[in-house]
Amino acid sequence: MATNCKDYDFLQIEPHWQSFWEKTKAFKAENGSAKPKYYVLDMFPYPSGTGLHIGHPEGYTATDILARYKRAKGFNVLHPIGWDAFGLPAEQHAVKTGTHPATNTQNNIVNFRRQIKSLGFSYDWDREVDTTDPKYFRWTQWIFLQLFKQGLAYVDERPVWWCPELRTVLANEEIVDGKSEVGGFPVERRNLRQWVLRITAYAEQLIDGLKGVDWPDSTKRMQEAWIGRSEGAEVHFKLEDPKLGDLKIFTTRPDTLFGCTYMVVAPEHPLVDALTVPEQREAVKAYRFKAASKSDLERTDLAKDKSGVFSGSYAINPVNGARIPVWVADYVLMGYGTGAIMAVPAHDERDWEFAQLYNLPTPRVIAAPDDSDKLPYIGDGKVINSPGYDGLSWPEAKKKITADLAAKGVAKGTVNYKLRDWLFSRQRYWGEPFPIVWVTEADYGCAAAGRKDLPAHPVTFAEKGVTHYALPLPDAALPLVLPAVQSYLPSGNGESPLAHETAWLEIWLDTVTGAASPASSPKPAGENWIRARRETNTMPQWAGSCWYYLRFLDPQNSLAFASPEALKYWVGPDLYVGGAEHSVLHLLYARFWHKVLFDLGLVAEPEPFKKLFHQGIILGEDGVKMSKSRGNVVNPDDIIRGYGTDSLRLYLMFLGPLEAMKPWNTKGIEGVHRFLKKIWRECLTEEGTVNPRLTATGALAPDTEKLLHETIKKVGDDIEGLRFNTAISQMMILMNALQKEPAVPRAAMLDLLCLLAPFAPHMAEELWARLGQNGSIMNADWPVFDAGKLVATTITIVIQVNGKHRGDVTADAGASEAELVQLALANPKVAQHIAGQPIKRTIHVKGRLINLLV
RNA sequence: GCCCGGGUGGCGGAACGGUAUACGCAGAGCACUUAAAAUGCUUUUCCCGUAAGGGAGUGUGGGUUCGAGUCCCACCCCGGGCACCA
Repeated sequence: MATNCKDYDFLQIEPHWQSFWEKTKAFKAENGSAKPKYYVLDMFPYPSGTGLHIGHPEGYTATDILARYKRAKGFNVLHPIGWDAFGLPAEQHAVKTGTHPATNTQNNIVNFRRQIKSLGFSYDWDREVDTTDPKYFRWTQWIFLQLFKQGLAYVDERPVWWCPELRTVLANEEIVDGKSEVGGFPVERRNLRQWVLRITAYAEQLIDGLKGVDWPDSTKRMQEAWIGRSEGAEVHFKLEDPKLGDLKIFTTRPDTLFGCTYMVVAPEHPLVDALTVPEQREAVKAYRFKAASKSDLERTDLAKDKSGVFSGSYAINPVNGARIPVWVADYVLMGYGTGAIMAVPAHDERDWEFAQLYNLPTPRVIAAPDDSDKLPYIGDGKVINSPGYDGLSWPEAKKKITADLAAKGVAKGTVNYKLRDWLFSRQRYWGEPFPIVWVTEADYGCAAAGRKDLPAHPVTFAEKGVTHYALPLPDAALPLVLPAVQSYLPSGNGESPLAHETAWLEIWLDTVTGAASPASSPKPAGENWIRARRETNTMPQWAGSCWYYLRFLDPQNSLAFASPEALKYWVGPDLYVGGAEHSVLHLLYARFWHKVLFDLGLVAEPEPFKKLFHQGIILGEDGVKMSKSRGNVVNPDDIIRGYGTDSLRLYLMFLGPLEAMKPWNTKGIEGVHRFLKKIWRECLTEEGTVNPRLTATGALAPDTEKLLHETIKKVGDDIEGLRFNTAISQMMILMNALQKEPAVPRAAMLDLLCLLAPFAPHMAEELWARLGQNGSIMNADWPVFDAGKLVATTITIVIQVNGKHRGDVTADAGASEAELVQLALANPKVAQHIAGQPIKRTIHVKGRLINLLV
């Protein structure tokens, strides 16, 4: 079964075993097996045109080691892979070349699959998924419909980047220095009709759920900050002109209300026009215009320079009746809170800066504990200058003021989130089409009559005085596939290229069967046909990756995204490994979808990813991020050709802690490659026959025997703890010791091969077979260490005098403290440092050291 | 500015509060070889010393402790993320 190469010919060995695994389906995961299950998941890659980056095999090797280790420990392991294949680059390629993005995507997938297979990962290839496959995205569309039916999807005008020159919407990453990446044309914000998902409805659950998961703290904190929960109050300020009604603000510090000397509304605030008095009209108009034309970049550049303009109107402070001016300023954002604030310059840095600039009063209402009078003061303290509340701590005052104002009906305690609803549509071709059509109110009414699964409130959109109703396609119409198009260029009016495909777009729809017929042909016979226009937006790339971990459980299922049995058996990933760049978006979106599915009773657990780990970035040899432009990119194909996959895998893991950011070093791979060659030579002679040093019987020297058992223990522990670098160095230590033995029992070498197998599986298979073992090493049990062998009979004890290392003694493991002290005193160097002084105290750390204090 | 990580030999990095620098790379020397490669052996934190030995040493300064790379306080530097969030 093995090859018969004489020396370590990895170019022959590795493909040999890869095809062996493939033929025997060695890594097939069984749904419903009686064995305990273990599901270890990688973040599936976007198959880019440039091929695999060295960072991919880093994380993938880590999970592969775990998968192989768990199999050896008797688990039924699910270790799958697939392709997150919708996305911008394929679309850009299509625009440039005119070839269908699917063609380009499939080419890239073929290349990625070849590269990943050449790394020998133990994926169950029968479960491969591709988000662009209609059999897959049928369920992406289906899940979207569940959200839609729950009232979690709606349509709204949202600003996007628009390039007038290219007549297209641009993604953030297509804009460089405020210009379009292609052509360098100016871009502007423009409102377009967009699908939005109500992720904010899950804000509280998304924060709560973080408590129970085993994730890096930094990632949890990042998500928490992103959701940005803050408790405060919504306070209504009466405007002086009663016609204008109230100005609502959100504040986290109602305790500072007496310090409020002015108010600010965002330039986009709907009340700005009404608030502006005639004398200020010109100034406000100019200011709004300026603010609107600012790009995000300019805004952040100007972060420190506050600016604003007085509206001319006044509001009344509800706590003391004070008349305070209302300003318009762009340091207040329409997207957070109510788009208006009460300004308390004495206790807020931004308000302070603004008040200094425009000479607004800054009365102090919180005293510093040290009585310092420095302003602005942000810290804790007692409330002052606030009649009725003086002397309270600020949290007490916050509660009391909110309650008092609430009693008057002008405030209520509220919770605010930074999290915004998720903009879920793209004006692109290469994405999942929305399974939605737009119909008239009357047709919606007819279609809805018999259905109980529509949202409580219809999703509508008004355009040129006509209200369109969003009608979901029946399940029978899924998947809704992309039509062929003449051009991948956007329509020019902000819609996707799909807007040109009239025959696909404008249809007669049978609302029961989902059948469609072009609107240009006569209306088909039958009761359920209505006139409809398809949605031209497509879903963002995130959609497919929001639930792929569930599809792996049952990837061929055509009746459900996964069967209840499969969901019950596997539940979800036990370990999820991927880059920290997904700390927020992907991991938050997927959690959101999962929670919706959980609320619908479709999945068993409220959180999708129990345990998460981020692999670090591998830097170029120059210590800088790898990039084409720097020419420091390492191509895995080259390394495999030069050293083999086993060496590459071993080196990636040996480089340093998995989570650390670490530079690549081509010289370094020599080290692990030598280690593998050393094992080869220990097993086989130059003729490729079994090395006579390996004996059928016989024992190792006691120290080496102990080291073997220590190594079995440490490698297992380290794999479980994802500390692969130290596992490898331990195997190197064992190998160095075996090499120095006069002879090595075959059994000991086989144990080492089993330990090595998850790391360097091809070599392990080859040597396992060449040493005469039957079957694949993948079916061998993980070695068991003998705890009794870990205990040393003699130990070396460090002797310290006054905490300084002065020598060491070898003693019987059971030696008492008194015996050890005797031995220590007998040591000439120790005696020299004690110099006859009396010993005041002895500290004995069992098995480690004796510290003598004189 | 805020929030996270980090600062250990020439380099990547080890080190339950208990011998700092495991393992690997790189360097030096030796053996094998006609030679080279490969391989094996020895050696390499710094300072003083021929040596034996002694002293210093984990970014800086303090502290806790019999004992600190590890715990606490302050500071410096590097990396990453977020940023007018009321």
